[in-house]
Amino acid sequence: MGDACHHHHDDGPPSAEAVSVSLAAADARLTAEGERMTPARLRVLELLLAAGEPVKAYDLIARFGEDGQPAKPPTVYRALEFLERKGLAHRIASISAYVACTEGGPAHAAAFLICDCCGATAEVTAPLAGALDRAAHDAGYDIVRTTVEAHGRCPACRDAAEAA
Amino acid sequence: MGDACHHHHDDGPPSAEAVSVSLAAADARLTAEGERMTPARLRVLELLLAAGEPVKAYDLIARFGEDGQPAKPPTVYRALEFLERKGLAHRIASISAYVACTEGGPAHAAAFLICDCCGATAEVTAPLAGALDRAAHDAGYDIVRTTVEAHGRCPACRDAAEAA
DNA sequence: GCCGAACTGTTATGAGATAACATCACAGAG
DNA sequence: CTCTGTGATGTTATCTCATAACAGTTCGGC
Ligand SMILES: [Zn+2]
Ligand SMILES: [Zn+2]
Ligand SMILES: [Zn+2]
Ligand SMILES: [Zn+2]
Repeated sequence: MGDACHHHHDDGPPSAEAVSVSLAAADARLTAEGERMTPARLRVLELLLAAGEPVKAYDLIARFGEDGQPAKPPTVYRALEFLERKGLAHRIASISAYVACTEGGPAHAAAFLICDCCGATAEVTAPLAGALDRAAHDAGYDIVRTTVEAHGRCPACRDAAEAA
Repeated sequence: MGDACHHHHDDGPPSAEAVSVSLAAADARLTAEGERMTPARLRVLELLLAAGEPVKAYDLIARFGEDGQPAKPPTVYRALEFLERKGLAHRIASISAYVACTEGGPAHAAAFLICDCCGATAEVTAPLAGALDRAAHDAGYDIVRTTVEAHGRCPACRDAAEAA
């Protein structure tokens, strides 16, 4: 996923158990809300959780079938739309990728720190909601949703670059 | 460009003279800096300035030739890359569109307020660099560039909605 | 004039996303 | 229990967005 250096000093993708737990929790929560957590939706969420980092839609499509059979694009895009609507996943527009939400809870404003070197991302809770809302109010805009994505280098890649 | 209502209560695209003036200023500035403001780059900037709102790349491609002849995609994408690098234009990732910079000056962090109804956008000068940089620093990230895009309704569309 | 770097032209293709329509599952009404 | 409407899926095709690759050109510096 990186372009300059391609370290994969992952904090490690989550363990299978951790994925199961998150998946079950999401399933329980949304089912309780009267939503239908269908197999396709669960599968896409499972793939996102297991990746632990942003994933391209067509990678999800390729990995969808347990047996290696790809899904049809609309299957995955529909699931992503649902997950995003429910706050379980986010689209990262600047890299056209999708990531499981690490904050849980219902739909919310999110901001991302993205390493251009290794692809690692960190979701941070809207650090600029205040400033942005103020700017929007001054301009007379009503804001519904925000895209906040900061690109740069994660700590590991920064250290690796300094060492060189 | 809107999807719900498609008002085009433009603040009016800039007058031809205003476009010429901006274009000449950009030309003079970059030429003074030793950059090559070639016909293709000037033409794309002219189209962006004349639009006065975000434009899709393939719309630029279609409008490129004075006589209605479209350009080849790389021609326009290369010009856009140059203009963005020089701070004369911005890519708005959440809508895959490009817009002339309204702040002038060299490359800079920008933030946008985007009306989902009519497509109007306002570029606001990052009052957010502070908050975001702080969050990034806390997480150990070095930030190089940011994407900040707020979606909602412009004043005109909000008023129109309230009247209904 | 020669050279290298930057820019352009052109062809082709890769990557991302959605339209359209038929079909299916399911909960609530009658 | 069956009808019925809404939401979810399956499937095909297509559309939009963006770039790879390579040949040819321009232009300033030597
Ligand atoms: Zn989140
Ligand atoms: Zn990194
Ligand atoms: Zn700007
Ligand atoms: Zn509007």
